[in-house]
Amino acid sequence: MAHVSQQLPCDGDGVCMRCKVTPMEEEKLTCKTCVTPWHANCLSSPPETLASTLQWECPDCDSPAGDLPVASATVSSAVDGDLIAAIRAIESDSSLTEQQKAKKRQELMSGKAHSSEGNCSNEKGMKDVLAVLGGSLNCSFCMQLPDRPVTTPCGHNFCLKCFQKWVGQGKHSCAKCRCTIPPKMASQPRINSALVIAIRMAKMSKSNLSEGLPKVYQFVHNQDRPDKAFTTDRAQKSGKANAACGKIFVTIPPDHFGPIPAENDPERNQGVLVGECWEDRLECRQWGVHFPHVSGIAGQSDYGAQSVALSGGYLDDEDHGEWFLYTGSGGRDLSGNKRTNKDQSSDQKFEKSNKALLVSCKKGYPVRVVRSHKEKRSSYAPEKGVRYDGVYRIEKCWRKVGIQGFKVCRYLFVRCDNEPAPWTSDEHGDKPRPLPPIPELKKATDLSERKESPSWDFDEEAGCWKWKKPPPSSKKSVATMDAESQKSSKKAIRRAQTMSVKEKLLKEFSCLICRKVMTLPVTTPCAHNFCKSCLEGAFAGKTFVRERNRGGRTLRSQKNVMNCPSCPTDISDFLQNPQVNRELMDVIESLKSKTEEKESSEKEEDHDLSESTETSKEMLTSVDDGMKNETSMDDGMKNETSVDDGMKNETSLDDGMKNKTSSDDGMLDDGMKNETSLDDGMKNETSMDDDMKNGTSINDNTETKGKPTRTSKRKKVVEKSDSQITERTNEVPVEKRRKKAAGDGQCVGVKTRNSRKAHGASDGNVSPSSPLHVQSDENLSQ
DNA sequence: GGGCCCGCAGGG
DNA sequence: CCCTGCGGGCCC
Repeated sequence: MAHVSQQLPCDGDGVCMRCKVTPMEEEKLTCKTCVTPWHANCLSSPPETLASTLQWECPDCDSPAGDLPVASATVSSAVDGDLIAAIRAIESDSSLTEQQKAKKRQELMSGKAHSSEGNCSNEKGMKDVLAVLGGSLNCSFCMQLPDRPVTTPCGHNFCLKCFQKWVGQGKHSCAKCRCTIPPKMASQPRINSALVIAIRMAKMSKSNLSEGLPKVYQFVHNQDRPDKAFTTDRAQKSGKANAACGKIFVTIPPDHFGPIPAENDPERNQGVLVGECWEDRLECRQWGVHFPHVSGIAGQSDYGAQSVALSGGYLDDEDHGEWFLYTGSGGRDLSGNKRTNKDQSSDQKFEKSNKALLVSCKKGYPVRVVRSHKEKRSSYAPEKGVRYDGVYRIEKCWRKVGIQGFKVCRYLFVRCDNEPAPWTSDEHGDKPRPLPPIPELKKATDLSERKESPSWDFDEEAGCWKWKKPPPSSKKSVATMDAESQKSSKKAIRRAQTMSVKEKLLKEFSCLICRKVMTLPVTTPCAHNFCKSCLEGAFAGKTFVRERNRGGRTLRSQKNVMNCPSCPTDISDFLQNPQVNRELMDVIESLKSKTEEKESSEKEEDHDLSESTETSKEMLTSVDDGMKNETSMDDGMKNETSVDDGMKNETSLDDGMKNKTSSDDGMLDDGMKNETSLDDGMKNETSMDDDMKNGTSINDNTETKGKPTRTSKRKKVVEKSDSQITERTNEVPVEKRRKKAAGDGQCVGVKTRNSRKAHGASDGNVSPSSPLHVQSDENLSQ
């Protein structure tokens, strides 16, 4: 794409990219929006007055569609402009090591530069963190700490929304350095979750010093989970494909509404926290978050729906994080022994599960939401597994003609949880927000909204969401465990949880290759963080292109595919010139040094980490708190505190904190600030894609030969021993199971109790070579 | 990556 | 009892 205007800013070294000279300070103009310096003499229409200089917007930002959220603080932009120059000076000082540079940058940021921004606390360490965060990490568009941070391959961090808006205006270069943004990153930006946590930690250290457990610790990883056992021999043969459910670890009935509180979590006493992840739906089920195994909706038509899963099963779904549009179930032809089928072939109606959702809408019940990695079109979906994202309310239900041409039930879900969503760097939960505009409502039929006051609502006084009316009384009983299995699952869980919180924290900032805290972190376009050296090492010796010769003839060289060490994305382009995410690096350095400080002072006092004192005001106190919480599970008192602390957190934040947050809450933005234009733009784009896809695949008619008969069968329950349960937790060998599995493999063909017509035959050709599939440990780096 | 199977759990 | 279902493993 040729630049029509030939207007170019200064590059990273301050050299004008147009005339190639380094302009004097007074010849430089800093864009109020993207903070990029420009050479005034090379502008086709430079500002005429001094006042307009202060408010100057560069040609890139000053586009007709330019409705970027612009910070009101132009002064601080100017300050940052100087800062950037100073930082560049440090960067270009070759006499310094990277560590020294980081330190210098920190000093710079915590020094005079920010004294104009009101008085932060005088406590030195904290100031460092904040200065680093507030200074270098700010999103260049809105000048705030990035909410839902995304990272460009050139190592610059922005809010997802600001980034999308920028891209939506047709910009394909980084707003900070003008490096090209790869198309995939532009169309499918991914949240940089390490940064989410970094920002939250730093905010926590500022506003929440003496309060309890920061929410940051709620990120529990898969490997912390105990494994489940299979209940049937058949299930064992095919791994989890046909597994029976494992134990339910929480003591809620299957028709429990709302979050799962600590009192129903006898194992950990912390309840299910937002951001918890599981390997798959079965595991998610074990923690009571979403019970159905396959179905996306958990609910009863005359009672309400308790939870939904967003897994990309329906094309009409639209995910905006704090709100989303969900599609009902049904209208599909599941004959032929299918469990799912992407093709819609009849209209959906408000019955069964769809009606259950309708009830939850009318009553204003909280509905738990899990997102699955299978939802590929959403920026908010987890990368792998299933994640609990908190509770939402269904504000409206209607029907519309779906993408596939048949009527679908539609639901507007809006988040209403007391804990922050996993993708936001906000450290507090939701506030009531205005409903987003839904263009498709114009064509909606059967619209229903809530008439009565909602059962689950925001309590202004308490500053949190709570039951305003008693939750519907359960019609079901709690799954109970016998004493023996309770004991064993407890054991398994405890073992899984002995990882200290500090380890967990470090893990958040750890390189996905060396597993140590990153040095020189780089962020791939697919949002994975590595040490620069590790990443480069992983591809050492590989060339970007493959030369091909055949019989003396030189063929066209081929590009080598280089997959991200953490996911299948081809990152060969990124690897050509991976840029250190300096902003993230600064944060890590800062957190690290504080951890070390704290540690050494701790050693002098007391070695027992579980006996932390509550007095220290440093953020590392909270590390200890967390650790206590996690490791001393069997103390009598333990963590009723965690809930209280959580609450305290919320309220104190509300009190203490700023008005900024209320004005830039996601949805307010959508509703008030024309953010919709972008959203709609994006929406249209994707739905157009869908239309196109649809056009080519819709008549993929599946033959519906005979009526499929699926006779239900008695299940065979096999007692599983405890050893079997523990076996899979980690390093334990698996040879025993192989044997058993192999034995089962033989009778596969015989076992067809279903009178499935077309499929009996295929059962026979199960390959004898592979009857045993042994579950691999999820956690080894792939 | 797509298609095909099919155990299982829950609703009605 | 029958039907449904935003899974998961395997084969190609």
